Amino acid sequence: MTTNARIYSTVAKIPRGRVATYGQIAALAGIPRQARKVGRALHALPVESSVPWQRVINAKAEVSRRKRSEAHLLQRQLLEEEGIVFDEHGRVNFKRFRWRP
DNA sequence: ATAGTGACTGGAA
DNA sequence: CTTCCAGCCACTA
Repeated sequence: MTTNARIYSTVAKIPRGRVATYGQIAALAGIPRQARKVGRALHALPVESSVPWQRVINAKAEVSRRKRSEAHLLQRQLLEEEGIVFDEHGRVNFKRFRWRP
């Protein structure tokens, strides 16, 4: 089992309508303090993948902005479509939407 | 091989 | 609230 495979299977467990952070996924996947690796793994995901990559956001409870793409806009749209609410600062209320395995 | 960078984070200042 | 930094490491030029 590769590290990325574990990351993907962990992300796949996030239920619809809930979110998790990069650091949280890293810890659950057995690679604490390697949040960046989670970001890279998701970035490398093929578009047709069934992994719910949109449910992973940063520790500030906001959708991370990309340097060379507008994918974060799609991410936010997908999350809103499954019921996630963003406040006026573009943040999610962890009390209500954070996934607690 | 070296240096800069980035879907990151928790703690310190 | 903001900035800085160490930890972390694959990828790119």
